[in-house]
Amino acid sequence: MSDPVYPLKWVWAVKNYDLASTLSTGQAFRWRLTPGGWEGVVRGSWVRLTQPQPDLILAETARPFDSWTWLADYLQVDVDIDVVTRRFPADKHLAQAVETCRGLRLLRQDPWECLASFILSSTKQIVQIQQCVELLCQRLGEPVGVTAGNRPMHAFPTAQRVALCTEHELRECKIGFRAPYLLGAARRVADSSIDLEGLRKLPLDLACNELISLPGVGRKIADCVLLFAYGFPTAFPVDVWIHKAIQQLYFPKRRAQAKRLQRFVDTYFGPEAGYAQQYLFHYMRVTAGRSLPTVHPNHET
DNA sequence: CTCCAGGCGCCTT
DNA sequence: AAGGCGCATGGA
Repeated sequence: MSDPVYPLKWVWAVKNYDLASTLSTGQAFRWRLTPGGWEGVVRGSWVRLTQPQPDLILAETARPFDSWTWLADYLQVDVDIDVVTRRFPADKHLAQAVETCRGLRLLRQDPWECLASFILSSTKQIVQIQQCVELLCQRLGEPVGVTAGNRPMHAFPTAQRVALCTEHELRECKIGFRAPYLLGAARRVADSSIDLEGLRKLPLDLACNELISLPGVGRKIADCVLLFAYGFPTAFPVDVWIHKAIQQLYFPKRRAQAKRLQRFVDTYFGPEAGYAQQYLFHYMRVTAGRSLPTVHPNHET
């Protein structure tokens, strides 16, 4: 047998990249830690990622690729995180967050998968979101090739596929009252009444308004998609954790009204506000002591 | 057993 | 404009 023409493995040299925290902090929901590494599906392809040493990220796929830019883009391996964090406002809270969460990155996800996942996220814990997303993929996603001995996996279902479902079918994925929201959003995407690719060319506020026009999408979920999928650098999702962080760290004396708090985050954090948000979010969660990823056995769920 | 979770939509003031 | 409430489901 001869070697494949194109490689099944690829490696990047990285600096200040913490793969584990990046994949497990609730920006993407399909990564699972197995004894062999982090397994997930990116752009319809199965991937296993490991970080054998701090300055290397190793990728393994089930089929060969002649170009790996799709994965380099997803992982944002070319971002110099020190340049990013140096543009944060110089305050002790952010400095502490950067110190505590060194190597945390933002991914660059598929817009539909990101949008649909965060529509499912409201009043759910991250573990539950992961379970619902996985169920959705198993029931509606196309099977993807995996390497021998690994459990079968499915792509994230397309908007077109979700749009064909009944609300009842979606509720069987345990998404509860979010089912009509997901279905409505999928139909808007499937019938082209919203153009997710077209949002890349819009200014932030217009893209935000487009997303908010979808059912089940408010300011917070829109900002998540703008940051995690489109890479708008100043999108700043304000969820309960961030709200608590801003309140405690920046308004310790008095209770900040929602309007004032929104104005603060829109002006204070500067050109890399999105990264600042991610550092504060993760910092709050690790100091509150919850989100430690656990090894998942490499067979039945 | 209760409580609450990376919110949103709708209904009151 | 701003605040309260219900919504499914299942961890903690």
